[in-house]
Amino acid sequence: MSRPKSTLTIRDVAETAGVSVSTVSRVLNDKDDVAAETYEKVQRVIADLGYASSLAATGMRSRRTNVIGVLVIDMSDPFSLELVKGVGRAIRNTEYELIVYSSGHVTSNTEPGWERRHLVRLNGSITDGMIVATPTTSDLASVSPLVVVDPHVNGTLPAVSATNQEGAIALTEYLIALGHRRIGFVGGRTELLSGQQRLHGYQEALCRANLPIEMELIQEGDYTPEAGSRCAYVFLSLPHPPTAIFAANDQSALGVMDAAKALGLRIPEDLSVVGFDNIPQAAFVTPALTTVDQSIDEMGYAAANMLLKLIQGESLDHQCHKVLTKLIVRDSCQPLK
Amino acid sequence: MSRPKSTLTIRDVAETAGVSVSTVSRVLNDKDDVAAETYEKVQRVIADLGYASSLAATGMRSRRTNVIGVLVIDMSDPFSLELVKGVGRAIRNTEYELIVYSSGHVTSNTEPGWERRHLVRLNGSITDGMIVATPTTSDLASVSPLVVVDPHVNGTLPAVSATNQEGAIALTEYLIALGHRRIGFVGGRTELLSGQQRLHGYQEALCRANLPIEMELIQEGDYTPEAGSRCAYVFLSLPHPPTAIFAANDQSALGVMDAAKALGLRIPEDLSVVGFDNIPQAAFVTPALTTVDQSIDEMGYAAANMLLKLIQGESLDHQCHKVLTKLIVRDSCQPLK
DNA sequence: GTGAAAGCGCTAACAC
DNA sequence: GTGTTAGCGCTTTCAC
Repeated sequence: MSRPKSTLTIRDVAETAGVSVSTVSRVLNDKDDVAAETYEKVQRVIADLGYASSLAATGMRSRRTNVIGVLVIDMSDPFSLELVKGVGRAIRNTEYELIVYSSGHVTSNTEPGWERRHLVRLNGSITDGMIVATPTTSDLASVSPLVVVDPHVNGTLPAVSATNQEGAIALTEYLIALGHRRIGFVGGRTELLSGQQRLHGYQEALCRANLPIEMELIQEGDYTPEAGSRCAYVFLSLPHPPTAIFAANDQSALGVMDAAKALGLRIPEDLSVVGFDNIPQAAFVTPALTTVDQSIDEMGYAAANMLLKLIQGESLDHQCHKVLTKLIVRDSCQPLK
Repeated sequence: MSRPKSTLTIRDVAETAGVSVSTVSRVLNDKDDVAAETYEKVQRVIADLGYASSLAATGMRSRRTNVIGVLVIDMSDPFSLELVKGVGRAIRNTEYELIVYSSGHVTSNTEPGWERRHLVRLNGSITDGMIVATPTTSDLASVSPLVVVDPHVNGTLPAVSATNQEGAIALTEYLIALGHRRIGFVGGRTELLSGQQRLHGYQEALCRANLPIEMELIQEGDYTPEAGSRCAYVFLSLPHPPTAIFAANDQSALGVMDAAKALGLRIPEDLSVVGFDNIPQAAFVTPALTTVDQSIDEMGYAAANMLLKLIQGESLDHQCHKVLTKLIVRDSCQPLK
């Protein structure tokens, strides 16, 4: 149990054990054509020295590292963290290791195609496969398997998404059933399928109820609290303001609630608020918020399981796994008198 | 903008641009001895082809990758996620990239020294430096800089920890001030400094108040809800049960509250509960819980900044950064009559 | 059953 | 200012 002074290589192990590097490599990779005695000896030296193979070297030379990767745009983003949590859960008790990757360099993240460049850096060398969160380009390709979560468009890649439109319909119909006729919609990221589908769901529900779709009640957002606040201010300064607001996700819903309170409105007495995209913690952050729960954690779990299947050469049951949304009614809404 | 068929190498770029691989390498690494014209041409080819250098190859060959790593035991663990969030925040707008690494293979994680082996696989090749969360061995060494968070012991490595003892004293004294004399202590991971210091703080506060330290009121835990429940059951079936319980972290506190409720106790009427180690979300999960807030997120942020300094060859202000705990009083406690 | 040697994609001397 | 070349640590034929 000596501590590694400088980097320990396979060569050090080989010399200490008195064998060749190829023998050590065979032991490392559990090849069966090694004498039991030699195997034991090498294993002992590995343990003694505290050797572990360099992921970089292994990845470069061989096609298999037993590492799967998750590519996210920002590690401090709640969606990313929740997704990672689900992937971590799926990886548990498997032989796989997990790498989550993101870049701090914001300008490179806002330019289209950042995913592809980061992907190339990892996949096929360090990782055996990757999960890409909210890709904004469909131009993704990779030597190793790929699964996308909440993609840009319905592409050909294996994907995981939620029943966004159905959820948005449920949420809107809930408000309509309460008697609301003017419902403000705070949009999500319009470059993502999820953002588009939630808008469509909202519009679809209005259509079904024979209610007009009014442009002044639809604002573009981006899944942030700031967008929620901004849109809420716009809606609430309208000559004829909405009686309810549908936020495209819980982050935006928080912003909506903040803005409403800042304007002296009480929720739900003066304004009903619902939100999509609920992550477990948000249920507590906004305990009063009626939401459609999308279970991002479950999306990560599903994506990881799809990826593991692909890596192991199995075929997928569904090319696109749909995570079901479910309406969670709390006391943030009130029947309209 | 063609899509990469198979893996694109520096060689492909060189051939397409009609230059040598070393020229491409020079462009990639922004060396200044490249003709402006050549530089332009190569950059264009790189963009056209959508080339990005293999992290594995770069890491193996050069000492610098601009990637920092975080090593955690489990990606689905709340502590890890919260820590990652802080690191992500610190990395933002820097040129660094971030890799979070964990292994799903549980047996390898429970055996001592897992950190060292995982560390070796990444550091000095793929990453320029690493942050290790809750290492359970002090036998860590690495060619590249290392920062530990909530370590095993007070070692020589640059570290980030919280004012655990002070926090535990504050929390215990708060209960004592309310008149509580029998306070159950649900311990944390005793192999971590944080677990030991919280216990010491609890004992210290009792000492200062001239209260006896009773072994039947101290149970070992491990920062899980299950441990909290288990300990609570033990305490509450005592002939002379405690009137308050101090849980070593919020996860355990949740377990304590569950157990108490299952036994038909009301909180805080029948039992006062306090907890340490509050993560922001937990404040909402247990809105009724009086806690000491340790801001794990802030620990990650501090650790990342220390690591960046080390990588850039700057010296540290403090070898061990202390994140301050602060008492957050809510309604989970009641004065003892 | 084991060793020697080629080479993965890249960088850093060293030539020119 | 640019090309040639020797490895980084590892896996994998191919000999023996």
